Amino acid sequence: MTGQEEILGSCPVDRGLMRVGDRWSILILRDIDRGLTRYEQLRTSLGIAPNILSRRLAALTGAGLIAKRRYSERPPRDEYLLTEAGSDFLPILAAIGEWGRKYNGAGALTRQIDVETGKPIRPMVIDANSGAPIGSRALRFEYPD
Amino acid sequence: MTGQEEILGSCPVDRGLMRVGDRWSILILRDIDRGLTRYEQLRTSLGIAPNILSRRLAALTGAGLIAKRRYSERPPRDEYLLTEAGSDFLPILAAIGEWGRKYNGAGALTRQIDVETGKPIRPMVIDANSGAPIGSRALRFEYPD
DNA sequence: GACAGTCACTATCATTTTGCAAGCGACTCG
DNA sequence: CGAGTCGCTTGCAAAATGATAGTGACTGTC
Repeated sequence: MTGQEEILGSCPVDRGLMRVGDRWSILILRDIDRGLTRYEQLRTSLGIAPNILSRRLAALTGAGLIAKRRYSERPPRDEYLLTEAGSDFLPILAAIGEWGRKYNGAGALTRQIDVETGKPIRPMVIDANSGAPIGSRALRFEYPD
Repeated sequence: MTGQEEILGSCPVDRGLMRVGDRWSILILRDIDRGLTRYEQLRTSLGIAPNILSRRLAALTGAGLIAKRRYSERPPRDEYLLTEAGSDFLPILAAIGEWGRKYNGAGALTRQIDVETGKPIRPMVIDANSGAPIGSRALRFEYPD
């Protein structure tokens, strides 16, 4: 996956996965969100090979999820920050994490705490129209054409 | 990714991705949800090579997201159905789809319609504790140890 | 009962992607 | 000047993926 061209189907899930459909990309987004924005931080945190990290960062940049920003001119140093599209993906990470906790949650796990209430969050996907959790009501697929 | 052993970290996102962290797996779940439960249906719908499909199905089965069920003894025919863990992953698919629609949504796309209201769903991740959308409030990471 | 056809695969092999290890350029600090 | 850090690139081996062909268990049809 170069993060570039691909034949576009009519499935929005596919469209989403085109841009973040691999494991490293998602873990990179997670780490950037945790504040690990620099190359070396990402590399050591993820234990990823440098060439792979470079490629993933380039792909994510090309896909518009992250952007490179120079935070120091001398010495020249860059960091990677989430774009709006990248930030918008974070709730999905939270949902994946919740699922991982439920089905593979042995041992102590990292949590995200709501700063205001001090309580751990419990991410859940709902339909903004009905307010009902996705999965609780019957759905039907509607195809274009 | 064999879907089998891997060193467990403390990150629930990682735990989740261990089991579904590749593109085909996710698209397979989507298709099974759409009712394409049989090998040939999946193969033609996805345009995936048969060996790859077999491997993915085995991995998803091993990871407990789908289960093989014989729906005909003679001729011997199997289908793949979502387990509870697999069904529980579907809301995440919906969220990914919504993101894909927003950021890569050119052209006509498939939608999911709430059968009861007849309106397209708008998936959104909220914190079940506060009711607030994830992303709208400050969060802090809490690490074990 | 021989023969084409479907379904659900497996086997083989080329291509692609991933990953390890080493190195490199631009600097800073001592 | 020399060692050290950061942010990479290059070269090569290993692993995963994908195209193609083939196989076994049937069914349904002359």
